[in-house]
Amino acid sequence: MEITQSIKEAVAKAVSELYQHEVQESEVQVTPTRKEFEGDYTVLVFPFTRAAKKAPPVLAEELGNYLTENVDDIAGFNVIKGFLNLVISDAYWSKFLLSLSAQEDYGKHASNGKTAVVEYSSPNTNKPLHLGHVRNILLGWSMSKILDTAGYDVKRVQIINDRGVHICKSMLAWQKYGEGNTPESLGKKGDHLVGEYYVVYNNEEKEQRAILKAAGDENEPQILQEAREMLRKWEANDPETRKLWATMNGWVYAGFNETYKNLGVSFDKLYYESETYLLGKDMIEKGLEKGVFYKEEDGSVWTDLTDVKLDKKIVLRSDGTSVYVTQDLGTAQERYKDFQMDKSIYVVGNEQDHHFKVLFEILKRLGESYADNLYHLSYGMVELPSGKMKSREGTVVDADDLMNEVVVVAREESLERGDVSGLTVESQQEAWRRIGMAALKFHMIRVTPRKNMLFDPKESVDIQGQSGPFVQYSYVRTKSVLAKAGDWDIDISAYQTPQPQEKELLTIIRKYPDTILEAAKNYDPSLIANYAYELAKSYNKFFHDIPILRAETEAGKGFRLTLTQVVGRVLTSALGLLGIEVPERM
RNA sequence: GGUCCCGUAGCUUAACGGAUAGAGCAUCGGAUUUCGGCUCCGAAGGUUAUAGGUUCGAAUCCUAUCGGGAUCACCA
Repeated sequence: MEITQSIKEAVAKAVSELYQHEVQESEVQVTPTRKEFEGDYTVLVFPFTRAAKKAPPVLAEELGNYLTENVDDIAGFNVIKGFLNLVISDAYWSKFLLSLSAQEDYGKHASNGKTAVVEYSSPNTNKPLHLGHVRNILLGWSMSKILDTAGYDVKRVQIINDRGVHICKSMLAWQKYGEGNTPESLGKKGDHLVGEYYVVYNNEEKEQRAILKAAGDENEPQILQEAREMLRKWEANDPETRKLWATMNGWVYAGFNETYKNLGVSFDKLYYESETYLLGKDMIEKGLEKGVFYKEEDGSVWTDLTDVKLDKKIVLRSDGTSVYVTQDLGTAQERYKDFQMDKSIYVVGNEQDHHFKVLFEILKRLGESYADNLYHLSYGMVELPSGKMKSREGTVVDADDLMNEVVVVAREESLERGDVSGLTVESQQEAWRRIGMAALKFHMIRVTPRKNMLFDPKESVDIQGQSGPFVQYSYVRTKSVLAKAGDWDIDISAYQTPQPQEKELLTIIRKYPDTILEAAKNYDPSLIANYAYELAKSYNKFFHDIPILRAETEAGKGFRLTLTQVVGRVLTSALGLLGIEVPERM
């Protein structure tokens, strides 16, 4: 059995037998012993002092004796204050390594029979994707991979905001000033083209507004009235408007798909707001009957959430049309019909914290069965060294530009100091792409989602230190060593002198499955990024300090090669959870 | 104004309520006739915003204060 599990069970049993007090295994805290102390694993005895009625050091001593006698691989112990440091037998490590090497998909948890839906990206179709979307997309994709590896059946979805007056604005500008230009005629990505006309519209509106203001005219700008008129036509199914709308959205989707492909992400189902914006109204009826909502004199429908500090919220306008939450009520229900998921995760920025609190609260009051299984994976804003991104001021970082840039830098660095000799031109380019994307992805995922993050373009392409390429480099090293070793078939059980560096590596590797579960439970991909870095760092030290191919004994060589192989596998897997691919050389 | 989130080294950041707060960048100084130097080792750098409280133990929990951000639309 796996060592920390054995320790936990034994401690629980010991407390029960020695002090007649029942404790759950899960209450026993076992952590790797800190480097400055002797031992491999540490048990915290503080939680049991009350039950045992003993001082921590005495209790630790008694538990230490019990564990040494009753658990096979515990060779000894020492006590420092209330910390019981256990020394694991030398024989344990090669046994453990052997069991690891037998598991090709180490870290992958068996199916738990549950379905999880992850919604992410969910852009508007009037402008290209930018840095903020990149954080969203990377978090969403990584979260979906983590849940998948933790045993869920994962569905990836997004809801595309493809209607509304903002969409009409770029349509209108293209109609007026587009001169029939298309992505093909200009050789431009469709989302960028449409985004440009959105800017054209905004400039025009601003100009008209200034003229009106100067003349003391309080009317709305002409062009805004035209945009509103276009939306009315769209809603009335005017064929010409619908056709233009379909065409321009088509351009945008083609552009988005290219960006998604470059980011290495995909979706199982797309929801379009144009098809869902009328949903949710039936739920209003139900809510009125249940007393969740009430009607004002003007016919508008509200819900009063002041008892949970969420104020009052309108859910149906006086003209009977629905608002944002109403649609989301409907889409939540729609999604449940589609997937009967056990868990639903919305990856959306923290500016919508309030909205999701309201949404979840209403669903709960409506008595929806899935209401308790919804989670808003809220993430902080991405800031630039120059300040905030503002689309109106042109300080946005475009997603496509960013990806290009990062690959260019990777190539430059690689040509300067890397080793891609022996690769075909295509393989070189592929390697550079993987390295550049690794730098970008790792840099964005390593920060705890909840926090605002500073995105420094210079640091995002860093290949040293706490970076994606650093981890990739460790992987490439494992490949290189294994290639040099050729075929080997060595019995490693005779290796009984594990070095501290080897034990440390194995201790870190042992944490991998737990780390995945923790990341899934906390909805936090940054845990995986930090884990991957820790493992890579530890392998680099091992590699530096200890000869592998020139090991003192044959068993030692086999042990270290096996260890190298396992490290390579875990690094590949962990990076995979971040959406990062490993290169063969770099 | 109400509500929510954040505040850790010069900068970017980590730490299930657990030992002397851990890394990276930048700075300074070292290591290679041996498996890939995009590596490794070391130095310096911290009153965890401030003041109280809770307890065996607090960056973490509670209260207040100060900073920063978000949000509180018959927009989405």
